[in-house]
Parts: sequence; C-alpha cells; structure tokens
Amino acid sequence: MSPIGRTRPTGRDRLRDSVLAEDLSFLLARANALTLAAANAALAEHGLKARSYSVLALAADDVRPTQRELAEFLRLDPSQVVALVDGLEKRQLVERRTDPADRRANVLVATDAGRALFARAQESARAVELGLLAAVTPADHERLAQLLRLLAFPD
Amino acid sequence: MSPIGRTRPTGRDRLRDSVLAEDLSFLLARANALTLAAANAALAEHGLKARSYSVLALAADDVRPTQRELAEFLRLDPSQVVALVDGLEKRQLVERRTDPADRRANVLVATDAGRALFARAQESARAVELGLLAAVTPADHERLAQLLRLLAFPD
DNA sequence: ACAAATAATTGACTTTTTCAACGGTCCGTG
DNA sequence: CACGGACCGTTGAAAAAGTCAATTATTTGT
Repeated sequence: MSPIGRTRPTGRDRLRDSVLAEDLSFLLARANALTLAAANAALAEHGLKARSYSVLALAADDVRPTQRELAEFLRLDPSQVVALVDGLEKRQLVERRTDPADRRANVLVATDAGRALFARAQESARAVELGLLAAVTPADHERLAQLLRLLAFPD
Repeated sequence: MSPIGRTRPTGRDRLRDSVLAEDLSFLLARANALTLAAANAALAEHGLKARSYSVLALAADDVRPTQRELAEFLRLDPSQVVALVDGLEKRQLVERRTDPADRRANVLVATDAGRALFARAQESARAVELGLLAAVTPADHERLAQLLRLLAFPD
C-alpha cells in the first residue's frame, strides 16, 4: 500500500521535508525573519528597532564610524543612514561630528543619554537572543556565530 | 605612547571589532542580506527572485502547499502570497487547484514548464550557495544548516 | 441549522528600498 | 597651484515590500 494518502497527512509542518528546507538561503532568511521580529518587539519599549539599535550600538562603542562605514557595515543605502541618524540625533542619543581628517564625512558619536539608552536596550536584546538560543548550547552558539561571520564577512 | 591615534587606523573594517559584530542578530541580518542579494542576482536570469523561487520550489516539490501554509512557511502575509502566486500563475509555471478536502484552500502545483524552470534555477541557486560557502567545509555547511534550523523552526 | 472560525482576496495605507542628482570636499596629475 | 575626477552626505522621487482591515466562500462545532 502506498504511503501517499488522499488526505492531508497531519500536515502541521509537512513543508519542512521539502527541498527548500535544506536550502541555506531559505534557512537564513527564515531565521533572520523570526529573529528580527523578536528583536523589534523587544526594542520597541526603548523606541528602537533593530536598525536604529545597530546604529546606536556602533556609536556607543566609540568606533567613531562615518555614515558611509555605517552604510556598508549594515548593508544599507547611504540615504537610509541619513534617516536613521536623523532620528537618533533628534532624540539626542547621537551626534554628528564632521571628521577633522575629512570634512566631507560625519563621524557618529553617542551622547551620554545615548549610551544610557543603549545599555538598557542591550539588556533587552541579550534577553531576546538568549530566548531564541534556548535550544542551542553555548558552545554551539559560538560556533554558529563563527560560521555566520564567514558568510557575513567574506574576505 | 597611546595606541589611539588621531588618524583613522587603516580603517577598512574597524567596525568588525565593535560589540555589534558579536551580536548574533546582526550577523544573521548581514549574512542574510549578502546571501539574498547574491541569490536575487543569480535568479534574475530566470525571471525569479528569492521569494518566487521559494514558492516555485515548494510547488515543484509536490508537497502541495496551500497558500496559507506558504505564508506561514515563508513568513509572509497571506496577501503577499496572492501576488507571488499570481505572478507565477500568469507565467504558467504554477497552478492553483482548489483543495478537494477543503474548498476554501488553494493547493499549489507546478506545471511542467514550472518544473523545468525550477530545475534550471536550482542549478543557479546551488552555484551561488557554493560560492558563498567557499570558506566553509562541507561538514561545517551541514552543521550550520542544523543550527539555523534550530533558529528557523523553534519547536 | 446556525454561529464562529478559517482560506483567499482586495484595497488602502505605511514603511523600506532603490536611484539619480547635487553641493561640498578631497586627491592626484599636470 | 589649479583642475578634473572621485567621494561623502543629503534630498527627493519612484518602486517594492510589508501591514492591516474588510469581504466572500467554505468549513467546523454545537
């Protein structure tokens, strides 16, 4: 007797057996979608989204990124960075300083308020991340990060 | 002498030392962005994008997904699935069949043309994926997939 | 048989993405 | 030194993607 029935086989997650479910691009996209949604939900309480959180993180980290560097790092169009920084600057979380070494460029620096907010937001972000990684051992967590780095920064 | 110079230190990828670069959500987002861009570029030759490729893949795989299942699996709003399927159906790559078991639902099935196109597109997709994974051993490739599955399908 | 729930669709609306153009600044070459 | 070409940030417009509520047809449970 064939295992192929006419009825839909208990079908909650039949699709996980499809070839697509083995596709790394798909897994990446889906994992990212879920992660992003969770992160945005958690960051909303601080008036941030994943994007603005990332910008604030880099500003608060004293790497003094230019907007162009931000754009390349976050894979955004430079014009999107403008909007993002506008938002943070309006809230006085961040400052644009024209780079003395290149007066075309703006270097981003977090204000004290920005650092304080970031510290709080980072807690939320960490909590979410731990929640998502509940099924992953710390060792595998690090392993996953390393493998993702290979994809995220192909040199 | 302090190592903090006034000049921007060789700065190609200084940002990789920031805390953000250790954030799994960020790595996921960036890896996904690069992967997605590469996939879209490769699929363009077949008139597909990652989204339509995914839908076609599931249709061609004979899992007979309903549109709702597609929406949940691909993390899309049901209305986006409508548009996606419209596009593929107009090109006769895919057919909507009302599910005899539930006449509200449409089951997606690929046409012969759809299967043929998918076979070709799959080759492109595979090639891209191999390119992106050049720095990853096959064993790590599988490991990465497994870890991503944990994030993509938290049960 | 009826009420509540569900699948697909539509339309309106917001957000995100993508591009081209522009002013200001830097750099290398003549 | 000056000039042309490249580069940074900004603006604005257009296209694409995402969100949401309402509607019809159908199913399910009572």
